[in-house]
Amino acid sequence: MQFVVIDATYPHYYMDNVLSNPFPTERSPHISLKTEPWIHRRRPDKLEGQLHLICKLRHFSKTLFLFLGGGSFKRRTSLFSRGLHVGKQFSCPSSEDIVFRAICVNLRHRRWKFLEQVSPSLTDALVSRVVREFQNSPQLALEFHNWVGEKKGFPHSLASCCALIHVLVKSRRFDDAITLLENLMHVNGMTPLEVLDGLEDSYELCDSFPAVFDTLVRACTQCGATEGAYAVVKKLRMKGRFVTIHAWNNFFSHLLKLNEIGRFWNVYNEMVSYRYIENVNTFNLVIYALCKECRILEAISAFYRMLKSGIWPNVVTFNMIINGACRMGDIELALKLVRKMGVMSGNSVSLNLVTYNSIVNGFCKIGKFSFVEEVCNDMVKAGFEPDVRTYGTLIDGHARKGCLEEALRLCDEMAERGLMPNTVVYNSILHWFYMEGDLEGASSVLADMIDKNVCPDNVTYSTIIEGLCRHGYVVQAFNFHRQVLEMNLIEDTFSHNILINCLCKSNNLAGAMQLVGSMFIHGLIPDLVTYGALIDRYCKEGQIESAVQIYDEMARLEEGPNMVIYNSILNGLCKEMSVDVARQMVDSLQSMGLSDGITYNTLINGYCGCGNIDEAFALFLEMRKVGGLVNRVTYNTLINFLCKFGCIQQAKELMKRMLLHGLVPDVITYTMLITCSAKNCSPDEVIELHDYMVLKGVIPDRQTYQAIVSPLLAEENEENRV
DNA sequence: TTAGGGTTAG
Repeated sequence: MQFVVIDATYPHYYMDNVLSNPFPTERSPHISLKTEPWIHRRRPDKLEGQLHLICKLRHFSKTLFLFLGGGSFKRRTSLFSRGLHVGKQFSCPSSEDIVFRAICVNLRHRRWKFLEQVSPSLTDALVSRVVREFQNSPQLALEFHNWVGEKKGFPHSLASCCALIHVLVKSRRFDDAITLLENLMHVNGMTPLEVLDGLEDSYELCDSFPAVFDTLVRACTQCGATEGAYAVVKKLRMKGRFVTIHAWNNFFSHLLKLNEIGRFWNVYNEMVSYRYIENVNTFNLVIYALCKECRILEAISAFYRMLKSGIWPNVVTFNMIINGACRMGDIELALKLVRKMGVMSGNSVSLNLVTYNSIVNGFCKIGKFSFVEEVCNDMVKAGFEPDVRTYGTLIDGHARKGCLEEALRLCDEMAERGLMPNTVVYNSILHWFYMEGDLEGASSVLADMIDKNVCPDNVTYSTIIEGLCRHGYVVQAFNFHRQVLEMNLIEDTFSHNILINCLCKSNNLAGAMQLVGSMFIHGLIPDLVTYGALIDRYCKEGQIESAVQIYDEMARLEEGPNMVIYNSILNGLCKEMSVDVARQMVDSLQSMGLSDGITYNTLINGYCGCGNIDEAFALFLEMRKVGGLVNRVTYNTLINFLCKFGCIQQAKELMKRMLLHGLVPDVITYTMLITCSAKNCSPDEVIELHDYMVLKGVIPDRQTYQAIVSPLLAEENEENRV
């Protein structure tokens, strides 16, 4: 049985407490209502004035004395006691208690004017206590905390912030809690572990939930504190506390966004070793990681493992695999998954806009625009209107194919539909204008972007820098880069990498190394692309030792080499006439499952370079046996070699085999064969070769055609006329 | 938690 226990020394507090909050709170469970009509009638009218007085005097002990000695006190005590049982013991409240209670009463009614008066007496402990008191009114707790910090310039302590974070998390106001946590780390300069200590110190007192630690991990990943997030997880584990699977998922997702896939697998295996139960998000992230690594079949295996674990897939699961397949160019697989989505999910999942956009992107990237149209029609029929992303994909697809006019028409169309082109759309158009060599067009795109208040981003800057370098405006590119760098607008490595590559291409390795230094100065860590460009140049210069030095430096910074770097080194070995060493390297790479089409092509090129045609063709056969490795570059390398040695018949035969394998020769094949046949064959044979290739769908190289074929055709026409 | 744009190798 509960009683209304009124501390006789503070009738005003209990009166107000009961009146404004008739239900007992967790913090004051000993107070409950028994005789409310009586209390209502007995509420003294002048209590607010008395409290006002207390605050004004500030000297609480004296005030307390005066108050206790007040003439009406004894009478009231006797009146109060009539309807009450008295609790077992009373303790004399401290001056802090008085202020605390006064704040609570007035805060509940948002009497900020009163709180202004009490503010000089605020202490860290008091603020934390008030925040905890209002755990069931998180909005008030937050308003009070903000008021303390903003209006009064009272510096928040870690303890009061943590108290509020606990309150916010308990009421599921995660975004507010994250904002506070981010402020602690960014504004107050605290480390995630210091914040963790603060949260742990107040955990029991605030009767908090483990979700508070998950929120800290989320705050860390959200503000880019990757190491901090991991340190929090580790420290909690050491102390026997655990973050939930949600926090792990958040950390995994963060790693994948950073493209740190190697680390993702390490941390994932660590989590599995702790015997966490994975949920659908965890499986989705595993599938996402596999797709990022182009391990689509393993992603599908993970999907079945997920079903076996009794976890049901959702549309995100499918979209990740479908998009992965599309990005790899395996549109057939993507479409198969789309068709089987229903069966594979027990008819619980159907396509959404993301699925359609992925398929549209897949078809755009392989240039199949008739299918793109079909997909878009299906999409609208299914009730999904194209969004900015759909248009962005279509615009980039058409521009990539060389149809900038169509891309610009689509820009107009999307604007007419009320969808404004964003930075991504502008960047794409800008990039393809530069690729087409239309620098004026690129400038007008930039002018339009500024005119329409579309904010440029790091992609815009690197596109401009690359565009300028590509067309020989290297000085302008460097000047522009310097300007944006001085304005602290550069946040990623792209623009530095582009300039480093530009310097490497012009064999200015000293300049490239200087730029690497500039990266460090600006807080940018050189990445695999940076090292790749340097290693490639050193290899091409025959300075294998310097390349190895860079490689070691890269390994020291814990960056594992990728296929680009392996292939650059391989190319360096081939150029150094160390083809045997190169072959050994390929064997080692193969044994580690690390070889791709470019590895083989590089080695074939190496064999051709040293005249070892037998080995080159043996490798070609090996590639065909493995399957999926032979491409246009393989044929072009071999055709180039045959042409150099005047073996035009064999070169033509190889071109025909290329066609038989479904590979259409490109401008390089055309140029090599026409140039070689012009030297070794009759004019009729050259024209015949040209006609044959054009009939087979080869697009002739304009310069070669004008220089060789066109004059021969003119001659032939002349002869016919004679 | 998933979809569009920019950098390195043959």
